[in-house]
Amino acid sequence: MTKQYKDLTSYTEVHQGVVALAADVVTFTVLGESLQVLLIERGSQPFKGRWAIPGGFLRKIESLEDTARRELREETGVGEGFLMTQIGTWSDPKRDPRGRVVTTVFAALVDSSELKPKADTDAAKVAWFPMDELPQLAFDHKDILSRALTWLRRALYDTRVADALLGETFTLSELRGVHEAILGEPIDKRNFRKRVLASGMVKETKGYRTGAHRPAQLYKFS
Amino acid sequence: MTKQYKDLTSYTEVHQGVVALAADVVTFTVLGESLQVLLIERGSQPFKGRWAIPGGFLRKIESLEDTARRELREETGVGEGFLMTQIGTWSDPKRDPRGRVVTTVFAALVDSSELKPKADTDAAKVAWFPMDELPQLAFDHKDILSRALTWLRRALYDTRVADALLGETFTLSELRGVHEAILGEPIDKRNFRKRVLASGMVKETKGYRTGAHRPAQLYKFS
DNA sequence: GCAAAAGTGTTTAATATACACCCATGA
DNA sequence: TCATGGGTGTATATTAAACACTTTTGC
Repeated sequence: MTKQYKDLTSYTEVHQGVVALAADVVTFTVLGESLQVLLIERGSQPFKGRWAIPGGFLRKIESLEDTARRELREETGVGEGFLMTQIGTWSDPKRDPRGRVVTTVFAALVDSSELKPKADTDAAKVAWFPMDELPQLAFDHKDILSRALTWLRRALYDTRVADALLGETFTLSELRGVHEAILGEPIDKRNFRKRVLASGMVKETKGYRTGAHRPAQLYKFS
Repeated sequence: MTKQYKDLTSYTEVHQGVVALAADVVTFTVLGESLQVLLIERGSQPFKGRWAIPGGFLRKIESLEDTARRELREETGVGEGFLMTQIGTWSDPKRDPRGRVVTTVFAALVDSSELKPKADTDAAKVAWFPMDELPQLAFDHKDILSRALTWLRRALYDTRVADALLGETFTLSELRGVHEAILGEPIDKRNFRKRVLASGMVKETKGYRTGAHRPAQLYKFS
């Protein structure tokens, strides 16, 4: 890995100029029938007034995963029990007009029932947007969101994806709703039930969700 | 992305200490029946005498993709026509004892017939190793290779993977050999042929490969 | 009793797997 | 002529997809 440099001091001589290393967090949740993503409105230039993926800079003694976790907690108040996965690193020298910013992007999945929609602190507005009604985005964040969505759809069949978006127990309709929101298309009720039960990824509980209509049996991930 | 910092200058005040940004390239090729990876022997501490994934540091006006491409060319002499994909970024603060090195890892696939196994320049030994007979590795490179192999196996059904590992034309046995080398298990000859022809990813040419035995028809990617 | 969501099976199509022998060539 | 890799087909199992009506509850 270090053919040209005997140590990191000689590296700094070659590498003039600041490179800032950031972690951005694409936070997804499913609200009703809609896949939503958390964005913040930029209060200053560049891209003032546009919306951006929340993120922050790497600190000296943390990994990028730590940075992302810390950012997510600051933005959403969500502490544990979420799923966080690295999506990729964006490093185009011109992606940030202020200077060199290399960003590693993470996708986080949070259970909407656990959300305390953080008050808009220090002049930064925070809001959820449906993935199919995104506002004007800052930087290359449109591209990043597109890649994050691709990742999410591919990853759907990992048990943990829907697990992270639902509470401890859930009805099969709720689980199907999560899949539909992510894929953006309807799924046959009977085939879905068959598939998900045959896979063994969920097991039934004794509970029922009562509501306006016929009660639905509750399941949990196994 | 920049809630806490008005500009990158204020970032540098917080972010004391050097963070070096590198791109490492896991270069795969298939030689005969074996999946091979390119490694270099470290000539200095730390991990002197162990083998490492080739890589280099990000330069001021290039992207990490550019860095990786440049490194691959320097190590293998391979210029165009290879496949390069980002695998992930490793950022554990303790992963390099010399200081803070964050590495974005790429996987590259090169056609073994195009290789000019670069002479061991400036005291650095370069060698191909079969993935199932790896030497002692430096840093966290064992983990990185493991993840790269996982990526490669998942990505196999993208046409481009085998495309990058073979020449312009190839026999179906050669194509199957690539799949077997990557998956590490035998594949039924007839089923493979059926599947690959039905998928439309290859089409036949008029050429034949003659050798010691019955000539084999040549195919190319479509 | 009616509106609304829960729950339930069968048929058909597509895809994947297992498996063995003859063919064409160079040496 | 023989050793070697090239080339071929069928039967079975598994998986995916299409599709409509009855049940249970709250109001």
